Amino acid sequence: MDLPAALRALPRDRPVLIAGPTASGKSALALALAEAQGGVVVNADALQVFDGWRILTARPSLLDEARVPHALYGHIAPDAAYSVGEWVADLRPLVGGRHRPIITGGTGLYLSALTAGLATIPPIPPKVRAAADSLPLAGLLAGIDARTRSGIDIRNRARVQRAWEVATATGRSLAEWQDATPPPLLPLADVTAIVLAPETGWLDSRITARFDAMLAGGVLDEARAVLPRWDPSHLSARAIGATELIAHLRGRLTLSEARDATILATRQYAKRQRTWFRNRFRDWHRIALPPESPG
RNA sequence: GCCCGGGUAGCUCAGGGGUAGAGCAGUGGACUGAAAAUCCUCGUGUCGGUGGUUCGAUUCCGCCCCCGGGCA
Repeated sequence: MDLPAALRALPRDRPVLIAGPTASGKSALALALAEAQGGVVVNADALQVFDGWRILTARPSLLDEARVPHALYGHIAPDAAYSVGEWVADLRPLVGGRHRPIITGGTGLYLSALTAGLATIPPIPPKVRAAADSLPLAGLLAGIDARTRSGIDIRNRARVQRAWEVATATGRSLAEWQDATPPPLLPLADVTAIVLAPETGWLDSRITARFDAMLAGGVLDEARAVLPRWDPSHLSARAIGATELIAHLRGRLTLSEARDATILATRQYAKRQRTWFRNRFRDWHRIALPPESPG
């Protein structure tokens, strides 16, 4: 792909961050940039870190990976746990290394943790997680201090449970941990931060076309390979379309139904991404898509 | 052609003489370790058309149009 004019004159020594909703063309842009200027393409996507659903999660192809160095793609086993904290830790050695990192992905939380910092909270022991899983919302709320509670959406179980787990596992409140957040690994001022801003209808078409290309490219074979060890509780099972494709292989959905459901879920995901980027990445350099055709 | 159902929000449908809701879709938003996750907000649309009854019709009646199904 051609490099947008605005990017040709980028300083070559600074790390680059490329955000954008799913199917907006981040990977292709990162690849083009790495080929033009050098650098290592680093994944900032919560699902592409897992081995297994390579086609479904739209990871760069083997061919792409042969052209320029790539990092943090598929380096986690499909049944393993993972989190933002581990991702930031995995990324640390790549910053200031031989190759300038071109960090690209659609997980807003990951990119925000990078540029805004992340509290250094220790991992939650499985026992605490299990205890939390079995508590009702009210029970979790009862174990959270007032200050933390006022800072989270108490109707959102995921938020409440996280706060409870941190308090229970560490003896220190989530709010206190966050007060002690260290400086970010890559402050916005030290990077070139780009966010792709595609027009919705254009992106929707690309989402559909991309899933059809996945079907043509063997995503059903990929699903068949996963089927024997399929476990919906694995984080890697959250790849959009995984549940749908497995359901199809088990005869619970027609291929057409699985396709429609996957495309719909992908559009909804893209909308959430747009909201995050629009409101949290205001200071990033925006590239509107599709590009205006010359002439 | 006749008989029965239906025609209400983008879709599927509920409702019913005082100008209308639900689910889904969509929108906007939140989000510091499960984030491709999780959660919150937002519902005016010639109630198919047209005449009539009525203080008032989307609701009742007539006719017409369209979509199912049945009978010929």
